[in-house]
Amino acid sequence: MDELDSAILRHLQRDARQTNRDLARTLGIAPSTCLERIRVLRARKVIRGYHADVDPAALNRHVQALIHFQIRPFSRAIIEAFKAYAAGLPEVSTVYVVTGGDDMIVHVSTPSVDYLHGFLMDKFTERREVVGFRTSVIYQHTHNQVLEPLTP
Amino acid sequence: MDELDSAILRHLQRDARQTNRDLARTLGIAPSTCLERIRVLRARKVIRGYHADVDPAALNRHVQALIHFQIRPFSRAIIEAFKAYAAGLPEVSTVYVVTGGDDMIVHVSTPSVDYLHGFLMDKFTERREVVGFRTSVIYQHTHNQVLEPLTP
DNA sequence: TGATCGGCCGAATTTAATTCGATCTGGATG
DNA sequence: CATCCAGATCGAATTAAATTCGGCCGATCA
Repeated sequence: MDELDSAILRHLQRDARQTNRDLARTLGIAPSTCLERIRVLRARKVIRGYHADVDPAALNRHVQALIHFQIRPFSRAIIEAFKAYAAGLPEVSTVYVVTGGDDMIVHVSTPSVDYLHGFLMDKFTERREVVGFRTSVIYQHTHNQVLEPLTP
Repeated sequence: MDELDSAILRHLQRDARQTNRDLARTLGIAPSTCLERIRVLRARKVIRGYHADVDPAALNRHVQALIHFQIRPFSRAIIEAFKAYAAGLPEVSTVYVVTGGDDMIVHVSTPSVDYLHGFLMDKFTERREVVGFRTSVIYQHTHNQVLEPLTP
């Protein structure tokens, strides 16, 4: 992980579909060198994949929310099961298992507020391990696509 | 946005670097047709970009957390300013502006718990608009890379 | 100093992206 | 019901990129 690797990661986080030639030219190295570096980064699982970023609105997901769950009893099996259940719902994009007042925070995106309400009622209120949840509707969210290495 | 567009989005969300030829063959269409569909999806901003997914641990980000902020006074200008400030910090990957008990939720990733503590003390406690914040350390998080269109 | 190794380079080859004219399809219209 | 039209699709030809691989360079160590 030298400066060249960092630069490659920086550029591929920003635009994963630029050609290897362009990237190599930007970095001032040969295309074959660049290709080999990327191959190693993938083999080492530093690069986990390449994903298209799709506008949620185009997928009829106009309302997003964070749902804060309290789960009881708090055991590994229960947490794992609930996490798997939530992650399998098509409305759910991210599941966080966390410390603090809540046990799990789930990011969902739905067509409308009505849909969100029905979704929460149908999918979560009946589950025994859910002793409570709170909904935070998301007004805005900004995502930092490019993460730099941090120095300790 | 017919079924073919949805299929293209599904495949590009999963793997944005498969070749156009492979994608076309998977979908049973000509490469030129597939290319044109993708061109239109990009022009319509349905596809917003392509990003490499990099392992945070490889960037020395071993500890992640969600920070829940309460901001006062609660005005557009204050919220916007704080959002811009938070989003500009390299440790921050996502900023959510939300309804509910908290005003903003910020996803951060840092090298260690010590770093996280110092970061929070240095970057947030001194800001006047921050009247309080709570930290939820993230034990696990699963991300659903492929979002399907929802029917209302 | 000389040997060795790992990484880098660049030319050659293979493969893919892109372009564009021809063809097809489905819907509107007389 | 036949015709027309517009938009989408196709496939061959061209352009450009990915990939391979043998050789070179520079750092390291005996």
